Amino acid sequence: MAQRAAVKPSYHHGDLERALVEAAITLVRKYGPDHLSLRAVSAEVGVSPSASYHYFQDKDSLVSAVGDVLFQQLAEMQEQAISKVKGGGARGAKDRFEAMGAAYFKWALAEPNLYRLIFGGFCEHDESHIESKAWKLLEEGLDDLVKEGLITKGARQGGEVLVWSAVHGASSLIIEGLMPKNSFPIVIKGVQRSLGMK
Amino acid sequence: MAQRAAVKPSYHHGDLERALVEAAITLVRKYGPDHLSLRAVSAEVGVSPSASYHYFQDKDSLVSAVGDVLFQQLAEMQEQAISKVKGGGARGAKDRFEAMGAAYFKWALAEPNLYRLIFGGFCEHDESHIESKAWKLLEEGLDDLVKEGLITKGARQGGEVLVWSAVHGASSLIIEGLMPKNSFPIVIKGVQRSLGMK
DNA sequence: CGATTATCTATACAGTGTTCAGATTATGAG
DNA sequence: CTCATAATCTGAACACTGTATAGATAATCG
Repeated sequence: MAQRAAVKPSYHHGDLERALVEAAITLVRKYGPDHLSLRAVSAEVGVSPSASYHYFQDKDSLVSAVGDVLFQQLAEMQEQAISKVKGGGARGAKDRFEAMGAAYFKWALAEPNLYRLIFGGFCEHDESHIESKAWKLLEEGLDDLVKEGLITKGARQGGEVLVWSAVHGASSLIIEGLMPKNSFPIVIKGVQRSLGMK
Repeated sequence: MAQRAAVKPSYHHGDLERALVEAAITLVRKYGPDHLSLRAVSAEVGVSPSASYHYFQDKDSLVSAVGDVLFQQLAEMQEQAISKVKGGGARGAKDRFEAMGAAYFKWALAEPNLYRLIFGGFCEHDESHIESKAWKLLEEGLDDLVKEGLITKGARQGGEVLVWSAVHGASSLIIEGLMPKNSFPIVIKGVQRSLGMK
């Protein structure tokens, strides 16, 4: 028979765990977190449905693994957006702060099904929120605003929870069709007023 | 055989549509919006699985009906909380405004699975957000704040989207374990700062 | 009363998560 | 290199799911 070693040489897959997670992501992206089928994931990878049980206790466990990856990806998206902002000083700090929120919102709109998987109760976020990359980015962004004199130390108090709540809430409500898309900049303006910014 | 007319007299149920919705609510409340089974709903009502197809096109259609009911219930919860606030004037307006948000948050924490069903992409909210009861309550609350001189007309601009985003975002993140419970009052304070309240 | 219509049941089919015995292959000790 | 051992994956089976279809039951109205 023809040489097929380059495509799928072996009974053993080699990197099945990662492959399953990636296949699950593409399927969730298409059909939503509900409607995800373990069998479809297995078929996508080209493996038997039972194979996944060597890496994940059950379907929920795979979904949780997917959630961890996506949550990290979202934060990396934000980090990338921040790093693309040019210029320093007060203007830079404000631009980076806005870019962080805009990236979050953009990702949510572009990938509503992945967003729902992360924040819709499908997976358990084991790590404490304080240790998450998203949280640290938020802290750094707010610290920069203080450092550049754009907001006061007092207004910064509890800024993380307000900012994240507003940005996440707006994204979620807009995704579900309960708010018009153009509400987002209004929410951002409101957040900045709350922080006493500029 | 004994008289069972009082319990389940007939082949025909009489009010099956409502019964199905109610049964679905109790099951979603227990096991979450995913893990809802049409067959389990039917069994709960004491009817064949096929029976529901005379009232709902498919499972998603039933879920959407449940979503509509719950969304309405949430707004009624808020309305009830508002009406329980005693006293008028500026103090009353502020108390009602806070009661509205607190009721939303309380319901979300008490019924996370129902909350997820409403806001997690399981059902389609057909009615425009502007026509929803929740939105109207929010408008009235903000109008009252203006009328009582607690916020300015300018600060009121776009207040609905900021308030709802912040309250919903905080509720959602807290439910999913991404924020500590005690963040909620901090978010409310932030919203009031944004509105220039008091 | 009898025919018509609304309502519900029974059965069947394809697809789901999950388990378990066994087949296949990689690994490492001798 | 050889071969036992361990890691990895398959196949078949089970109970369960949503849904379509044909038929049974009962309410309604002429």
